[in-house]
Amino acid sequence: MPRVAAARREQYAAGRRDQILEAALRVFADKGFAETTMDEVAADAGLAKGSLYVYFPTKEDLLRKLLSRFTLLPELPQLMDSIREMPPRKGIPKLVTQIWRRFRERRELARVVVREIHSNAERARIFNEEVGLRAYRLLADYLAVWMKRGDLKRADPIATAQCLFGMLWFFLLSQELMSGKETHPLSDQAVGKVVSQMFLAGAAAPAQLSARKRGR
Amino acid sequence: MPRVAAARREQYAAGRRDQILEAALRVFADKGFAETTMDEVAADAGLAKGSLYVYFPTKEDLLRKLLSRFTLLPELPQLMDSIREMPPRKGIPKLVTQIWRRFRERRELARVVVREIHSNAERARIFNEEVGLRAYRLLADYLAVWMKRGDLKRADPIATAQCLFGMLWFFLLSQELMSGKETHPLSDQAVGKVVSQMFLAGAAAPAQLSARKRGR
Amino acid sequence: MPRVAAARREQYAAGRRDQILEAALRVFADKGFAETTMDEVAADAGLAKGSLYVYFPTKEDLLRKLLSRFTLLPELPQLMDSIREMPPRKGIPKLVTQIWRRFRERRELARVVVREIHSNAERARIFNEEVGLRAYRLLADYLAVWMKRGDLKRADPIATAQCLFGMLWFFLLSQELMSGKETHPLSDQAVGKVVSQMFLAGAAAPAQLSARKRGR
Amino acid sequence: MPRVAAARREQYAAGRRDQILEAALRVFADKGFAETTMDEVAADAGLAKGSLYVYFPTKEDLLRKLLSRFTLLPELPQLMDSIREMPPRKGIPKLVTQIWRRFRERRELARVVVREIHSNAERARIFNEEVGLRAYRLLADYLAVWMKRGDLKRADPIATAQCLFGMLWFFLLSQELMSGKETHPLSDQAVGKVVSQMFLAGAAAPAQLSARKRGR
DNA sequence: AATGAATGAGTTTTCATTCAT
DNA sequence: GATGAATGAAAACTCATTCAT
Repeated sequence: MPRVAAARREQYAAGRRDQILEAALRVFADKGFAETTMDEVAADAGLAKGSLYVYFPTKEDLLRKLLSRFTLLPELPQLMDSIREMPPRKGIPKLVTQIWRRFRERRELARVVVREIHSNAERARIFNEEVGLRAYRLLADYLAVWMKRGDLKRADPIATAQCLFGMLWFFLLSQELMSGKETHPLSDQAVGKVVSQMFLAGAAAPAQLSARKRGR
Repeated sequence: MPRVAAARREQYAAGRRDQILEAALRVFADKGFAETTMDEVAADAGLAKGSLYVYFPTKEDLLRKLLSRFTLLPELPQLMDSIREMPPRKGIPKLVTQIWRRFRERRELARVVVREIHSNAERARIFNEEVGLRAYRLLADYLAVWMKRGDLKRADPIATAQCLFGMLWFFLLSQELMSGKETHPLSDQAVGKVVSQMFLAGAAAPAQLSARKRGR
Repeated sequence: MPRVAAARREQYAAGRRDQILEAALRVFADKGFAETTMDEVAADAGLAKGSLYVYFPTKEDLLRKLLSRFTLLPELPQLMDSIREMPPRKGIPKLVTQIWRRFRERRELARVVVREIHSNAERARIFNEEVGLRAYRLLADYLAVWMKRGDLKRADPIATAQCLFGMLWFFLLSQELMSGKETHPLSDQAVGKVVSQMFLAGAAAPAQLSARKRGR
Repeated sequence: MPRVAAARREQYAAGRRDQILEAALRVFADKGFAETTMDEVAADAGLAKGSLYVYFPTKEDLLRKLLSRFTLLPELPQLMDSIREMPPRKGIPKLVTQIWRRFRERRELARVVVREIHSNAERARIFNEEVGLRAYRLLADYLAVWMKRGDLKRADPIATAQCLFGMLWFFLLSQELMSGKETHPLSDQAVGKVVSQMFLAGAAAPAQLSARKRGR
């Protein structure tokens, strides 16, 4: 077999896989995994039902691939790089704003994640390790640096990072996925501000505060 | 029909309902609602499948009753009463410790809630209004009081409350429901401390800080 | 649970199982296992498709149970007992006649057996051990006795038994299952006679022949 | 079109057809016709699935061609010729040995034949007439000659022939296709001997026996 | 009230066949 | 001719719900 043809074929197959995964994301987000039939996925993807099975051996496999392919924050590494040299007082608000924007854009995926991850212990474990832990570590590395430099209180950096993600995740759940917008709407600015303030003032070293005070 | 007999019968029926709901909670937490069969619920409850239908007309109804019967924080009102007169510096750590203990005790219910709430937009809305909003308001009332008294920064009290719940909820998810205990274990004290500190320092009015400083 | 009720229920279930197995035998014999749908089995049994799955977990299991439940010669042990004391010259013709009658009565089962046994190595092994070998041994025991007594030539009794079954099985295949009746019909008497003669004269000890001769 | 090119093309196509038929024989023998997919045939043949359909319009057609192309005993006519002039006492053991060798060599085909022939009444009829009956007649002709010459008992020559094929066929089934080799193994010599003896002594004219006796 | 056998609509999965390249 | 992606009809299997006992 000529290598070129094989490569082209693989490229084509990858496109198909994406097409199916995107359709699956839409319909799973809408109705939930168990409540969605393969017919519906196929219809949304514009393919015949049988074609799904050419690319994914089972429905469960389709979900698994979906959860591992679409990451909630694929650009987190770059984001962290871009604020690496900023002190938290400037970096955290920027980070919070960016993460919040991405979370909102991907609320459909978030809906699938929040639902499916907890229906199966194995799925939850994989997600925690492959997605969660990585994100915590990226942020924790940044925090650890600024803890050393004295801009942040010394504390468990992973746990501190989880506080930040926790607040943002919770606002995503309540505002975007649970009709919180109707009962207590918050603008993007408001979310960014409340989270940044809560995190920053909390993590800021008292030394700095007094320093500023003294500086008056 | 003698009233006594009717009352006894109702008591008996209530017992049966509980028996079934508890079984449902166990198996739904383990495998998820859609992946669990009524046979499994019946087996766990020690009843015949048909008996479930004597007490709950449909499987969906069983879930609904489950979600409304078992509340994640039924004792929140009393909890708030007990700290009403404590300033945040003392009240918040106590509150955090208590909520965290309840969350952990009810992680099975949490697993069901987190999953099922998002599989249906209507359910999510109802949950947000009947459970979420009530909890936020209870805490927000407390926060508003102490904002007025100058112990806390003035800010949206609902959003501020959501920050606290957000952190606790996220630690519940990651530590208890997603094998976070294996990848980055945190003791109950550690969770309580990191959340209280983050919240308190973040929400504390600068005035108080300076006041305390001045007072020295 | 009262033991009586459980026993009665088991009896009832056994009846259902038989009902389904008999239907399966009919339709499998007619169209072959792979070509038959569970709908057809259900229709023939007068039950709903789902009911089949109450009693047999898979289609393959239904076939397996069918092959091991319906034996081609369940009465072979009694048959062998009934001729135990007859010398082969009298016993073999009787045996041949009886086996042939049973074979013909059960040609539907034979058709299923002959088809399905060879489509799967595991099935074939099980059948050989559970059905074939047992039958060979029963006949071989009888033959071994009369070999010792000098009425039959000394030879491998199992192989000798297989010769007898081989001839009868082949006549069953060709006469009953392959329209041999149209191309070269043989009466039951003719089959019995040719097989008995072939077997007897072949297995008869030369000593006996000469003895008979001498006796003239 | 030049005749040469057409001939070359046909030769090429014939090669392809063989390639596919041989692959089909292997996989059908292994898993049975219905349980085998065209993908598996293609993979075994080293071709793409679509290519099979260039040469065989349907899967069923592939089976038909397979059954008619590969005969179990294509060399039976020559074999009969070679023993024509031998008396049964010499000819039958030679014939038995030769048939047994061929049967064993083609046990894969036998496995397919034995299974597929019985899954359809029409197929069974055709096979009986085109393969079975021809074989019986070839042997029966030989037997009839030696019956006339007094070396064999007078009897239905077709039925007598079927006895011989029956025994050999049955040993093929049990030894080669049903793991009989594990439960009661027989050497080629043993099979040849037991079948020849059974047939010969059984078919030998008593007159000859007494003649031989007398002759001593 | 309690049971569990029976049901059948609904779902996943398979795979022979087609056809554009 | 050769390919293999796409198809969709058909089949196995599931399970919430019903109902006679």
